[in-house]
Amino acid sequence: MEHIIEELRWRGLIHQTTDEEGLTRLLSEKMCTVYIGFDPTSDSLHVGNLVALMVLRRFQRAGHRPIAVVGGATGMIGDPSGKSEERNLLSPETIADNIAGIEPQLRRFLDFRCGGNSALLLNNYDWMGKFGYLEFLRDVGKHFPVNVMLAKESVRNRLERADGGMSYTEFSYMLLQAYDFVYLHDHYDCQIQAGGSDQWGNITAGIDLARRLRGVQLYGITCPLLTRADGSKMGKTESGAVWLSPHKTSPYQFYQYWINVDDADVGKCLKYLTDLDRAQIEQLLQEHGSNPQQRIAQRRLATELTRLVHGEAGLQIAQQATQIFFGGEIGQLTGEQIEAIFADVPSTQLPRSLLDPPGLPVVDALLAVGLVKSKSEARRLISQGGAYVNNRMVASQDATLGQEDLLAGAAVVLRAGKKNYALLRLA
RNA sequence: GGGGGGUUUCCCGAGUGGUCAAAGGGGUCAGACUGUAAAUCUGAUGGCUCUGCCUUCACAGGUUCGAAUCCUGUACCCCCCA
Repeated sequence: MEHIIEELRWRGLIHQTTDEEGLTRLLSEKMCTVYIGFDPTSDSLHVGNLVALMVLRRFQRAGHRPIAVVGGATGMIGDPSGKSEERNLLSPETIADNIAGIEPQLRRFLDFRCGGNSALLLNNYDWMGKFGYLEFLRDVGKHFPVNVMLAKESVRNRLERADGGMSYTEFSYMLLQAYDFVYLHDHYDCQIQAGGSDQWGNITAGIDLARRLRGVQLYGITCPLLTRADGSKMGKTESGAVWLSPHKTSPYQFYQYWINVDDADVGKCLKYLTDLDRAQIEQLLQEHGSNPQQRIAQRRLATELTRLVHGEAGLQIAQQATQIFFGGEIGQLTGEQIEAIFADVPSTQLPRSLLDPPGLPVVDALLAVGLVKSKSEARRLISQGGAYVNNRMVASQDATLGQEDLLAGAAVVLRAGKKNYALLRLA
């Protein structure tokens, strides 16, 4: 087994470490406990969190114990790191809901039942919540020189902005996260904190605090952000972030996001985000390079990640949907499969009796599901060869739908152009 | 307060009595090409009970066989003079 640090290094996952030599030694001496915090700012994690999730997973696979901390307490304050403006406070109820959404997602990446290095899932509200303000100021605040805090990038950036400034609340955020590290050290023997590169300031604050309070040496490691070759952040589409929750981003959309990753970025994604080892990735990239149009690397990336995030069943649906949405025959699908595959597609319900002879004109059906704005537009579409029923081109403007067009006895798939789908349910 | 110019279909913009559902461009949609990319090319782009019919050119009224185009009034916008 390769040393975890070497592994992370070849994958490009090390942005900075506080003491690489010491860290490497520590990690080879014994089972270590590593923690990463996750902000409950939404009810789902997103693609931007994947790097951190995979880093924890890698630590666990290398025999160490991962702790995922959800920020029930810190989320109430708001981490100013990387944010250009003061954030709105989330209500305690929202945070509780968000944590409930995030927890099961974290569980997919880590093993919670594997003996000594089983993962832990903790909520920092459990220890921060009962801290009194005066105690906190005396026990924690006293150890933070304001001049050092002011020098932190997360603070400085904000203060330098013309429209800048930040509240005392956000200013004190780093004390909370710093204390988390100390707490985890005290109670779980946690010596390492990992995080995105924007967490450097918060991590080092924790290390400093531990040194002052306990006289111990803790370690920090940050990972690069997942960016594209052009420098933009990954995980964003025109329609917003790519989420891990199937309710916010369907398995199909998730799968497609990775299929569409640029050639220039696919190697990095494989290294950052999959369990594939070095030999596998290198071979994959080589195969891909000699035959890029097949998108071998992207397919594998999408497969690995969709399976990890949505499970085998989610992957199946995503792949079936891909086949269908890219011209494949809509074969014998069950009603359930149709529901899952067309989950993203707008649907309209009409009475089933419309399919009785003489049938429902396709023109009317296209209008009813909203694929066209008028019947004229529908006729135009058909005459240009852009209208499809169950993925078969509609040949005539006079075509009608009958009972025989029903899929699984319940629905008809209509399509305008290459990728505009709508589901017509007949009940 | 006086004088002049303007308001066109999703946007810009032509059109000054019939050949106008209205040039051209943009956008959008479809097709071809392609690696589910970009670019390019082709076609379409008010509605309908569609070889025809109906409704659109700021709004209301009028002239005329016939108006986006002429006249009157109303609203809004721009410019010049005081």
